[in-house]
Amino acid sequence: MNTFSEKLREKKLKVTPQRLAIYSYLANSGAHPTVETIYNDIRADFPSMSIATVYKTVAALRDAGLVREFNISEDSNRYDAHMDEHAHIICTKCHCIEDYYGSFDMGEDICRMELASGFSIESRDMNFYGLCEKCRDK
Amino acid sequence: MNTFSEKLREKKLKVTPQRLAIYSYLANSGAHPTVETIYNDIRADFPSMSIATVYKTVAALRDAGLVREFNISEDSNRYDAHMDEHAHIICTKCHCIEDYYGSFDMGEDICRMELASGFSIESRDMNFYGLCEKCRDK
DNA sequence: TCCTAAATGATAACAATTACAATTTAATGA
DNA sequence: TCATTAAATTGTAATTGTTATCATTTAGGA
Repeated sequence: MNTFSEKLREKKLKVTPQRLAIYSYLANSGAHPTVETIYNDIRADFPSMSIATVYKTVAALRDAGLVREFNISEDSNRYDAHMDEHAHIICTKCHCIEDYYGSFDMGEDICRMELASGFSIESRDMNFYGLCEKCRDK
Repeated sequence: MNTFSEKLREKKLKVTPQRLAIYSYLANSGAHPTVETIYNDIRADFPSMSIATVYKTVAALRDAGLVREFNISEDSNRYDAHMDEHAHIICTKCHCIEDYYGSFDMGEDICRMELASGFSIESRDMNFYGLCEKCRDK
């Protein structure tokens, strides 16, 4: 129940070289790449792969809960295989994205929000915007 | 410096009937509409308006800081003229969006994050996902 | 090894958005 | 008030990101 292949089987998804390559690429990347980027970077090792496969794979993995899909008001979606809850910090100048795994002390606030809204909250996306160190120094 | 027209002038944007209509529609809507929806709803009162104008207007207003653009992993962007900081609560079943204006007690957490990341945080997007009251009752 | 459903690859179709060029209009100042 | 000019609007074409289609290939089980 631990390896990626096992997780695929658990979800009744076949284990294919393409899926392994895409997931491995995502898992080793901290860059939150787009489909285009994934495709270009994997092409070298995998010249036969179609970009359609990349689209279908990230969608399948997203539906299986193995990757996270998000969009920061850009043209295309970004993907992230790091599923522990974490926030994204996005530079408004160079558009780099940094992960932040620290916790936020907002349990009570969420209770209040659930009470006020009638929703039962299951997950959240937290995106922070500002200038990264490099851009600020310029 | 208070009315929408004054804000436009301040940003060196011309005051046009189309801009007034689109902003007024957004300001009076709690629905976080897409360009398509804005266009369709305004068409009745404004048959000559082009959808290209709606696209350009929301982009101009977004750049001027008068509306907020966001995307919740759907096909098209959504727009919101309510600029006070607030969170969005999104139903994972019916995809309705509710605003939450309550505050979150995370000042210290953000300081810690700025320290750890080197970013200077200026704004944030908080999206919560769950089931709305209606969908949960079914 | 064979069988079958699922996955892949190539490409066409589609939908959201942007670019373009001609026309109209808001704002400025004489 | 009118003329001027830069900006905005329109309608449409082009572009881009994504999905659908379908023929071919392949993974996984019998």
